[in-house]
Amino acid sequence: MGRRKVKHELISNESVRKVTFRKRKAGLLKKLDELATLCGVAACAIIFSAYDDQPEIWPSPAEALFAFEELKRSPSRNPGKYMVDQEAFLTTNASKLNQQLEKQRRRNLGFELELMMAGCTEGMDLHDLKHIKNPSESIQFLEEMIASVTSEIELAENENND
Amino acid sequence: MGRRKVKHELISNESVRKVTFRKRKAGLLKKLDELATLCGVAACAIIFSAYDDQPEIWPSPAEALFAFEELKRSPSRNPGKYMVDQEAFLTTNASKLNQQLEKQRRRNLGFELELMMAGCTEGMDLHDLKHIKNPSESIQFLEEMIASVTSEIELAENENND
DNA sequence: AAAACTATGATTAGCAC
DNA sequence: GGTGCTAATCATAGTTT
Repeated sequence: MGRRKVKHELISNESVRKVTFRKRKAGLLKKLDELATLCGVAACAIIFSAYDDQPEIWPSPAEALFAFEELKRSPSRNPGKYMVDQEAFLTTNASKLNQQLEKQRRRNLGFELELMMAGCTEGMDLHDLKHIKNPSESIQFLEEMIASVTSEIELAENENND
Repeated sequence: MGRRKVKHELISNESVRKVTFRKRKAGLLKKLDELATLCGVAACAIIFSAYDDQPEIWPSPAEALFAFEELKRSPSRNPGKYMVDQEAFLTTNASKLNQQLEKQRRRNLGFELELMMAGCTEGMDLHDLKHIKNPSESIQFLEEMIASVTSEIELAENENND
């Protein structure tokens, strides 16, 4: 999409590759934001690279959760604006989605493995599953996050009722 | 990128929104594929919508894992071609990434919650954490997947050595 | 080596079927 | 409802600062 057509293969020149990465990453995240906003869907992307010292995660887990709660509650906050539309979107296929929960959780577990592989490029044995068998510490973090998000939601609701 | 400029907000017309979603989702996944290939990075996207009965996950967890192993091994399979480049990429920041593993696992756990929220839009209580506290079934699936991927890798190596 | 520019290829909004 | 088209906008490869 520039002065020339580019072959679908690793860019050999390192500095060109780095510049291309920054440009395209920004473009991709913009597109993802547009897709989520225009179409009212939840979307997430994670990009690992040696160029960034942190993996790029969009949006952050906490933001994603809060945004999702926002979307679920938005009809009552913006009366008249897309109300029917939003409610129709949210109730469609709800039971079907419930049935798919287990399938999704399996995929996610596979995804967790992918995360770990990316994080442990050199040092990790493919057969070593000790890390994912003991998620108890993370549960505490999760509960804290939920408490934080919940209080934010309650705060917003109280403001609305005043 | 069309006949008109579009406002950054939910598309109110449902059929237009659906068409836009399909078009843009395809475009986004293509971009993600290009970013991963051109820049040699691991990237992943997940998109939830009522339009697809399954969440769109790119690439699949198994493919992602295998692709990562491929990348790690590619220097010896493609002698001379980007060898130094690839190895430099893979060894850079390896220890830093290792230190970040726990942080990544926390983020991922948050992400798992997001998955569940998306799957249980209507029925799930925000405080109900029973599901994520019992991941034992998924572990079995994970081990099966790893065994499958490992055998594929070994097969490929044996073919190389013959 | 990062930021700005710009020519050009890629994406897609609205329409036609 | 989907698929295909094409005008119009967008993203970005190569270039310049």
